[in-house]
Amino acid sequence: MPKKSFLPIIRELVRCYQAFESHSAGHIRTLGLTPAQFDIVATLGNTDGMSFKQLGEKTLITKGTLTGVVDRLVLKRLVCRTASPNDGRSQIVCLTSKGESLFEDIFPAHLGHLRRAFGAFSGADLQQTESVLRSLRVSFERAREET
Amino acid sequence: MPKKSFLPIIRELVRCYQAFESHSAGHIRTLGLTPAQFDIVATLGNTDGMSFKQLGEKTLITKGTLTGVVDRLVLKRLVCRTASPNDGRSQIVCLTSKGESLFEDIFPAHLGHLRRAFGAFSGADLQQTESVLRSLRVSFERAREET
DNA sequence: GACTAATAGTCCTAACAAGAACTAAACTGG
DNA sequence: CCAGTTTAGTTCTTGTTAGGACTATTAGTC
Repeated sequence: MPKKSFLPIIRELVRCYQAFESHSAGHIRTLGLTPAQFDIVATLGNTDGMSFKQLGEKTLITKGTLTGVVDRLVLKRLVCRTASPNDGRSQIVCLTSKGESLFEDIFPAHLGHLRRAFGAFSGADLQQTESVLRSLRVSFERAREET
Repeated sequence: MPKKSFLPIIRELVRCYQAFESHSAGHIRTLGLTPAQFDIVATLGNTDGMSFKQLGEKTLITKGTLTGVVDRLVLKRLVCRTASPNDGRSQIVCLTSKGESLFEDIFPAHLGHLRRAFGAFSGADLQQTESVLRSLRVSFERAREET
């Protein structure tokens, strides 16, 4: 019997991610934000703000994209930019009060929406799923570096 | 002890997918295609062509996007459109001979590139990963439908 | 202290992405 | 046969997305 191929895993990973995105994004759009915008708002929630750099690292949005996403959030008056006191190159992005209250409204609601997908998962299932995903991620990251 | 949260799973899923995309897309770009274009070429390889509808279902690219991606592949003379003999609304997309030979060149190369990430996986690991991903996907799909 | 390298963001391009409105062709009940 | 509905693709809009060139600023080195 030949060794099982890795292709079905990739298939499942892509479909799994797509299914998540579809489940999540559908709800986010009803809240008036795009997924990327929600990501930023959720990351800034309960913080004192952070630089573009940090924001990009947390959300996995690349810098070029981030400029545009933050621009649109500024237009919506949900976040504001301020110059960093320490570093003249850097800017701090933080939620406005309007952004704060939006965060407080929609973040719990979205968590509740997401949670619905995990109804049938036991604690052990959650643990196993997380650890399987982690080792898969680490494998991809290592493979990427080695190239 | 509180029940383990599902949030780390989502975090890992997103990072895992991103890591895969980064590993895969980096290689695909060196081959002169975008990920979406590669997806189409790979799907059409070893087939007699298929409709936009089928292509969309297999690649998870929505119809609106598909028109543009196929357009660019037609410009590159890698695929061609022909009217469906059965259905006047439908078009069949298939690889040109140039597309075929590109497929034969790059598909095995890309598989080899992807395989590198799975060096440390045993057959049982592969099996477990696949099944974990599948149940996670099914959960998201079901949650989406129920909404 | 000048030179050089690294870093933080911005701007640009080409492409993808979802969704909604639209056209044309095919089905369906009466 | 035929109005009404569904389906296949295209088109349009808005918003990412990655990546590379560019600017300003900081950091490291001699």
